[in-house]
Amino acid sequence: MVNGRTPSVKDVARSAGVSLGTVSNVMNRPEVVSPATRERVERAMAELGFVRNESARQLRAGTSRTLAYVMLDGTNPFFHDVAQGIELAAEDADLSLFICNSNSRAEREEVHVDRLMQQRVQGILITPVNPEAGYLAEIARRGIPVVIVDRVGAGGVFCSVAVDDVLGGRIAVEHLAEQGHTRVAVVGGPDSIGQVRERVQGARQIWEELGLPPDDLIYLPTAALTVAEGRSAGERLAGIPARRRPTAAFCANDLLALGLLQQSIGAGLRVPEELAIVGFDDIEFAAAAAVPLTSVRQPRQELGRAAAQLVLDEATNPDHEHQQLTFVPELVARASTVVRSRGY
Amino acid sequence: MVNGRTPSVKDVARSAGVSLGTVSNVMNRPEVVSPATRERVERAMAELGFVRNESARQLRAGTSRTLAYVMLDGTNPFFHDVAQGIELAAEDADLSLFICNSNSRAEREEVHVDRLMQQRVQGILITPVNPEAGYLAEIARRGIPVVIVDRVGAGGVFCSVAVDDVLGGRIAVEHLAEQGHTRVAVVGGPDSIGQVRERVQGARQIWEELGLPPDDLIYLPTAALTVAEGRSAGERLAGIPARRRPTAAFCANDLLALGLLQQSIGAGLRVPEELAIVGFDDIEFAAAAAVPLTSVRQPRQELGRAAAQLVLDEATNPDHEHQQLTFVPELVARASTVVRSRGY
DNA sequence: AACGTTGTTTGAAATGTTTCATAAGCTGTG
DNA sequence: CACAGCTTATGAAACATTTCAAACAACGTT
Repeated sequence: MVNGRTPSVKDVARSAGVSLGTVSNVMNRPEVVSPATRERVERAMAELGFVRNESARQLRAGTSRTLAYVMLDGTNPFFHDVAQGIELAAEDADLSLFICNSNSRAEREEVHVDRLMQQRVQGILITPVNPEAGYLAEIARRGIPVVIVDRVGAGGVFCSVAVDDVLGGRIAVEHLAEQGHTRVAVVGGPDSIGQVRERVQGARQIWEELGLPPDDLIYLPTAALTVAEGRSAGERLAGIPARRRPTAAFCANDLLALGLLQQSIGAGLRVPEELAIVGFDDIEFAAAAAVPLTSVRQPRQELGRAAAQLVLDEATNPDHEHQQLTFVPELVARASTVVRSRGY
Repeated sequence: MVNGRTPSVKDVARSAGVSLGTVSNVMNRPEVVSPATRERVERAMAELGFVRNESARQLRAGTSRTLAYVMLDGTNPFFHDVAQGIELAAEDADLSLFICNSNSRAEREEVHVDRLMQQRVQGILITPVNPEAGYLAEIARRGIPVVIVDRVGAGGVFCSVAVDDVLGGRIAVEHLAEQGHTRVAVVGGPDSIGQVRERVQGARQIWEELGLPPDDLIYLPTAALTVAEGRSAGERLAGIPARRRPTAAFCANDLLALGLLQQSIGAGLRVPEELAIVGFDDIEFAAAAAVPLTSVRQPRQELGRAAAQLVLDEATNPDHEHQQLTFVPELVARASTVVRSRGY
């Protein structure tokens, strides 16, 4: 430390008896400097406790070393798994990952994105509150790579990585139908969330194709995708007269399903005999529930990893083309829908 | 956009017909510039799509606008709740929060911290793999505010915020003893994790004070604090001959407890009648488990918030004094230990 | 002895802001 | 009209790096 100030390359140069440029070379192109001087410079750095100033580096070099992910809901483990996938890809590319959380608030999201642009991050991965928001396209047009995660971007101005949510809804309900259920509840909401709309839509589609009466697919709206809302849906479900009551429920995500599961068991229902439950996402806690939860699996880490690769391609490859990647979801059948637990 | 390059203050100044300094004033001291010119400058900014370059700002101003949290384990919701608390405090102080994840790997942690120092973040909050690691003290000595979260920092060179883990272990086991259990398993590990050591120590302490035979407190070591390890502990527990088998278990965290709970129920045990279970942390999923989990609550968000406040104080208050804040944990009794569910 | 080659080091310019001392315009006062 | 006192605007310096053309040194070839 040089009299309180944190030491700069200049201090290192003086202390090692070389020029500024040489110190820079030691950091960025060590192969061009002779072993002897390199040694000397490195010793000086260690001695002074030199820490390179990233702001100055970035300002001059014009390139940052960070990626950013703006996640939609920090309370949902699903997004952390996605983030983990991004982190792994970032680590491979020797970049840092800046994780922000919009908590489903559009204003907060915009504040975060704004700051990220000021930081000149290499690219922005985002699960937006509203993928149609014009300002996202605006950013992409400015030349900053943007990848939409878990939603399909509007108008092809950016890359996106998502799972086919309609298909997910289909296979969930098809599975329930196969188990012999003819009255099924669909639990999810609010409607403003695109994922919810599509999953519900998939459920309706297959229900119709199977020739089942539309009135026997009962939609139970929720105010959010949380465990608490799942419990509340359970109470409403219990309130339906036994004759009309569904024997199975498809929940728009696992948090809802876990809430519903808990409420039902607490109320003395046997799962799956009296109520079968399917969730969506297949978060880790799904398998760990007391009655392991059948769920529609999304390749969570894979989603993140793929998104990171797209953003990196866009950032570095001059003839990058925008892509809309769609992954295929997959049903993971567990005890919450299958009566005799086969080998689980 | 100015011929491909992203526009700078200089471009804005030219376009608005004012000097560099005036543009800067519009951004930083709007009150000193006349409404008319301010208007003109702002219009020019919007027109060109100007985005302030944070690197340059930081380089010149010498002060960054970000805080960082290096979390220990991204798969544990506990840390996300802590992060959420930090985020809220950061938002209040108009700072960004940079979240990193060491995944319990010391090398990765060091890489992250190194980068954060290069970024000149205002302060580093960290739940370290090893709180004794010399390099942390080294950083603090350099004048960068460091706050240890969920552990007590060594040697008083930094602030720390933690919960009294020994006390937590005590109240958990005391609760089990009160319920009449006289053979109790303590599930946790690895021993390298300080939190685990102290919780186990608390359990042993109170067991001895209650005058119960040491051999009836059975330690079941685990390789990690995960759901899977909890399940495996459950299998080992089941393998103990019935006469010697514990009737209750205290798990060093909720993930273990959830795994143990699931395994036990799956194996046909009734909880809490045949096996009572207490966890630690009181994560959200604890309450949502099929048999709601009794747990030792840590004030998770509060922990984060307090840590952020300490780091900010250290960063801004010249006569800051290091503090070791300790929060008191609290038992939340639920159905996994209490036979008749009183009002839950 | 002159020359080219190769490997190493240097010095100055450039990056986009903020800051601060100074200048320029006004307005009202003696 | 001169001058003080404001309010606003300006221009240059400073921040810590990287980059790159140019200088230098050492050495073997012709």
